Amino acid sequence: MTEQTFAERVSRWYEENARDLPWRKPGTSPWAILVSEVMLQQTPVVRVVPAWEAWLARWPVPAALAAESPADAIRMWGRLGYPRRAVRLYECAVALVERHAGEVPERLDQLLALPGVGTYTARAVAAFAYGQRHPVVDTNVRRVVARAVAGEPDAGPTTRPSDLVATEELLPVEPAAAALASAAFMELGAVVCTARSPRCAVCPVERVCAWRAAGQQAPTGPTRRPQRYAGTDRQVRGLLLAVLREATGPVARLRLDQVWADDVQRSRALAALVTDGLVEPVGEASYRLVGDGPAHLPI
DNA sequence: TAACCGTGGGG
DNA sequence: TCCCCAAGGTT
Repeated sequence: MTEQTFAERVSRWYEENARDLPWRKPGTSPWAILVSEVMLQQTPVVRVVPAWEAWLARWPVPAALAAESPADAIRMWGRLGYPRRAVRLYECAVALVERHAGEVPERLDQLLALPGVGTYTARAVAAFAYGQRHPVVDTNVRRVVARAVAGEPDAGPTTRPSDLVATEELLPVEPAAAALASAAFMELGAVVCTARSPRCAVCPVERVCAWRAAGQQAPTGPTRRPQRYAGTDRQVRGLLLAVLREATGPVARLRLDQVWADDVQRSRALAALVTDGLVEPVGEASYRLVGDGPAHLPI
């Protein structure tokens, strides 16, 4: 009996222990999978689940979202964070209708050309929606590979081409098995090989883990630069957007002025929201979410 | 490339 | 309490 490969070990564990996440149900559409991947960018699974279900119930196909406005997308996004992703998803729906007959393309280069779709998301859709063989490298996979294969306590701060190569080398040849292995690597990193308190006692590759073998040296420090929030423009943007999200239609500038005392910073944040396509001025002294008005009349 | 882009929960 | 972290992308 030949020894199991790393991918086989993790895949077998995955088949027995995978979380029951709704977008993993057989028959989930490529669009639904794309939506899940965008929502999961920097937002924890538990908060994505209900938002994903509501989003797909309202917009089951790209054309349904494309027919509405960025404002609708921003409201539906709720408090998932980084609301630019909602606008990108709207733009994505428009692009799918205009360029791909309302479908999610299968080709990696076409996926990469979509708004808000980068190295990770494009490969995740190609693998999980279409069963293609691509390295799907997110923060979990980088950590798993860094530890189990390279013997390092943590991955580097950013995804590099070498990360894709290292992961690709672990994938089975057969595409469906490769896609399964990618999901399994991610799951292992999310549930067992976590950043702070890895649960090595229940790890399926504990006995072949290079990090374990090397004495499991502790992580040296934060993987990424510390992200402050309190007092930053990001906090002010969040406060402004929360007001606009709750409102229906335009909000007076005077009302927005009350969310933050510092005039300079508040104005800068509001201007940035306009630049980023989240907010637009209405008349002389009001603002609204982009497109937050009566639907366009047919020409 | 490093900084920027929200929000909330857990240790 | 505070800090870290979470299926990244864009500039």
